[in-house]
Amino acid sequence: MTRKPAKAATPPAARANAKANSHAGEDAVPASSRATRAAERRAAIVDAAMEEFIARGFAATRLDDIAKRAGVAKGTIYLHFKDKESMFEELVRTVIVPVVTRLTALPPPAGSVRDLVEAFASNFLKEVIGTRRGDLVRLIVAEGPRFPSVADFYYREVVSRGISAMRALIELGIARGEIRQKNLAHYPQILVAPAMIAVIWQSLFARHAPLDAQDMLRVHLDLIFGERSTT
Amino acid sequence: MTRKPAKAATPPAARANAKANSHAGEDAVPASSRATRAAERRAAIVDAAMEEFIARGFAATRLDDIAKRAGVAKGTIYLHFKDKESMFEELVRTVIVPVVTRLTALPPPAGSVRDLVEAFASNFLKEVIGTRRGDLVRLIVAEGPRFPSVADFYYREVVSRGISAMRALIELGIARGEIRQKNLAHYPQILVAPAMIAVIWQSLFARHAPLDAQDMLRVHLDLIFGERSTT
Amino acid sequence: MTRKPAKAATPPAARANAKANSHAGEDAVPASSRATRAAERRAAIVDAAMEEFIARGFAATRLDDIAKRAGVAKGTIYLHFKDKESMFEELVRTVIVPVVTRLTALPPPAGSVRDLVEAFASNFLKEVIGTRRGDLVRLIVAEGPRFPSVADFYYREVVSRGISAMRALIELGIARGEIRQKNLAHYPQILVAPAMIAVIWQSLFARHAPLDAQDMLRVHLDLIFGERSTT
Amino acid sequence: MTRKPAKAATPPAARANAKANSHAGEDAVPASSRATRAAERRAAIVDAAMEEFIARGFAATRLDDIAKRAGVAKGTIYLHFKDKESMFEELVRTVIVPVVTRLTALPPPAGSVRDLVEAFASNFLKEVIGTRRGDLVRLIVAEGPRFPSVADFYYREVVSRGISAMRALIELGIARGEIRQKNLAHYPQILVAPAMIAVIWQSLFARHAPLDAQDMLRVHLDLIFGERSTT
DNA sequence: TATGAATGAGTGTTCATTCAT
DNA sequence: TATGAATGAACACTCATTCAT
Repeated sequence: MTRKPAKAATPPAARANAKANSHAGEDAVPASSRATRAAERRAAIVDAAMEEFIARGFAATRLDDIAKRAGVAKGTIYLHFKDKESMFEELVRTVIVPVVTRLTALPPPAGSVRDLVEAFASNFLKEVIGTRRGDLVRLIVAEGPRFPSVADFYYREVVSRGISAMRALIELGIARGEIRQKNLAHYPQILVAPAMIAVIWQSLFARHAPLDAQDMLRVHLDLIFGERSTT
Repeated sequence: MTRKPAKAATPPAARANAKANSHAGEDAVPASSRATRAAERRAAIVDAAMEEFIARGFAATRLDDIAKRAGVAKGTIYLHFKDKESMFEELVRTVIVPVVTRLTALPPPAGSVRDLVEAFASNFLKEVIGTRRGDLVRLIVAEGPRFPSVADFYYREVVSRGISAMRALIELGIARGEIRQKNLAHYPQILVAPAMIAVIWQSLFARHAPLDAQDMLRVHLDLIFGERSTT
Repeated sequence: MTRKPAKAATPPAARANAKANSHAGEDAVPASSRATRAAERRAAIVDAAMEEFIARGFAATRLDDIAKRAGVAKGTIYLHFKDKESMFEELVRTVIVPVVTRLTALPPPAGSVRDLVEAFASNFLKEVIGTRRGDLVRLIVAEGPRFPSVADFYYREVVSRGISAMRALIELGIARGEIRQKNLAHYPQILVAPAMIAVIWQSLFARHAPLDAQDMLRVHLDLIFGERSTT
Repeated sequence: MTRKPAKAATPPAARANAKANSHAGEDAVPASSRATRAAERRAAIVDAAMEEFIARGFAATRLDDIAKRAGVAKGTIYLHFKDKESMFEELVRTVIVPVVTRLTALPPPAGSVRDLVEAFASNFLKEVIGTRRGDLVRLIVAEGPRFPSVADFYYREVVSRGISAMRALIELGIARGEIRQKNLAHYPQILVAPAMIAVIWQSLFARHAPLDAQDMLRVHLDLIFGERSTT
């Protein structure tokens, strides 16, 4: 087990500038008030922490590395988070919430149920599978047992909501005659299972055998809704 | 985050006895040769290590706790394993191999493909889901990225084999007309996905909402093979 | 070992008001000039620092707590003191000097030597024993070895002067026949010893066993001057 | 404030040898069993810790320095003590108890009360004043408020016992007519005050003005018992 | 002048690994 | 072979001090 902060996608210094610049076209830090700066720093810490936690897991991540990657001093982390544990917990919340928000902002329920589900899957594909957010899911699976509060939060905010939404869709599909298998409504997990598998696969086995997640999800939907005649 | 070695499957007391005996009968090791004793110790260490690694993850597990749980001295571990990392790696091999062996020892290919798959699923249910072995799968998902060699091993010995076997079954099912959906053969992952989800669910969310894995798998097979006429 | 700033004599709220006011009345500082304000701030810092140093000792005291208690920002302390060490040193001077001044302002040398000594003891009782100043003495005893300059200062300004004054009184008492024991003049420490013990006792053991310092000092003086016939 | 481990009276290496040698005249470590070695190490740690705590106080003492001075690794300290605080507390107990034992082993109560008191004072002079033990008393005065358990222990084991013993002696003296001042029995502190002052003086002001503690105590006893006719 | 966010050296504590017994 | 005391590198967290505002 080597111990390098791993390649930072964006070097700290560069990123500070990037952030500052993103506000104004100047070189100075004109438009950023005290509060803004603080928020930026916090965001930088959250980003860095996510990278490191994903790469090494909670216990093996060093705050030193997070600080270095975020381009702040070690002490600065403690201005934003009580300790390593609560940083991890808040981090998960911070990152998960907007994803959930975006995913649950379903497109207008026009068209067939299959269209709805496909829209959702497409969103999921873009927003989660193969992204940092996907890795975060794997991280939660990994650390869940040691962070009951995280597992609870994840179950409450993501899993149970997702299950409910899926069940609603399935029932709609059954009512409309798009789905034959009535029992499916009891196990919405079946509907999402391949998507979850895709997430984990990309994290673990992408380099052994790439997986065309989009196509796989299509095949799975064919299984549930019947193969599309045209397409 | 608490820090207790958790209930030891084999109480340390056992070890006290062992000691006492070796003392009483001079040097004699009645029913077990030197080599056997060594193998027993190694097995005890492997068991203890698995418990601890599953409960805390690699980085957070203390060798002290493993030793205590195994009923050996800390130094003894180093007589069997080079270091913590290789212990983890060997441990995974040691535990995974017999499971794979047992799972791949499929019953004679009599009967329908669905029967074959169901036999397999039933085995998997009994041997993996909700067991220590299931937790081990979660552990591999968790630690995989930090242990490429483990991920490699797991992919080679379990995943790729499993995928191949599933693909063969699917193709057989298609050939025999039991499975309609031809594309399924491209993504055997779909066949296993609910089983994997069940494994993870039991590890993480069983206490939030219990999952009847067996029934879920049945529904899933209905989806693939069509609902059973009689049941 | 707990870590609470302890009850602040002057609540931080005071400071909020101060701020609010300075805001309301533009820049005006009604009843106190700039310089006065600065002096007040300095005094607040000294008071707060004394409380904290007495409660925790030099090393364990946090400037943060001093600032909070004084109702100023941490940086403000550095406008008045070079660093923590010199703050401690100046603090001792600042607090000690007026006490010495008041104590040495002996009442007119009328009456017997015993009356003089009693007046002095009475003063000491009121000004030192069981007060913050008494705790400061204990603090000096505690930190003396690590702050030679403080020990030096204390010896020079308090101890040696006190010893001289006591010796003078003793010699006067011997000359006037009030004190029998001639050798006492060699060890004026004996005269003050019970007073010092009282100071320390109140700091450390008051809650185990209260001590009537006044009565003890009276008994001690009886020992030196002989018991009072009347009274 | 400089930060040097201060001069170790006996350098670590030398001392380990000395200890080992004290057992046999050889160079090896023949006579020291595992347990003996452990006890020696613990003693070395206690000694080193006492030096450092006395020199710097609790908070400012670094475990690194204690370890270095004791000639052990930092981790070794934690084999003997739970943490810094309990090390300090146990240290005080460890050092105080034998002193109390020796001091309370009074010589046979033959002769006058004054003889008894003088014997006691002489013991105290030899065992405490101007020794490490004396410094320890100052340390307790210094840290008492932050270590209630230490203050409690000290009060219980040393102060209250000492006060009782002194009171008994005083009452005996009064009964035998050696002591005139009856009230003295209410304040045995007066009897010990100069001894305590001597302890503190040696710690703080010895270099400013040396104090002949023995002579001072003699003068003080003269005050209480009357001057000795012959001397 | 006053602030308090930011810094980073410093320290108590843990724990994988070694090795004398 | 087995032990567990000893080691010391590593790491989370603190806090005196600085400095942009």
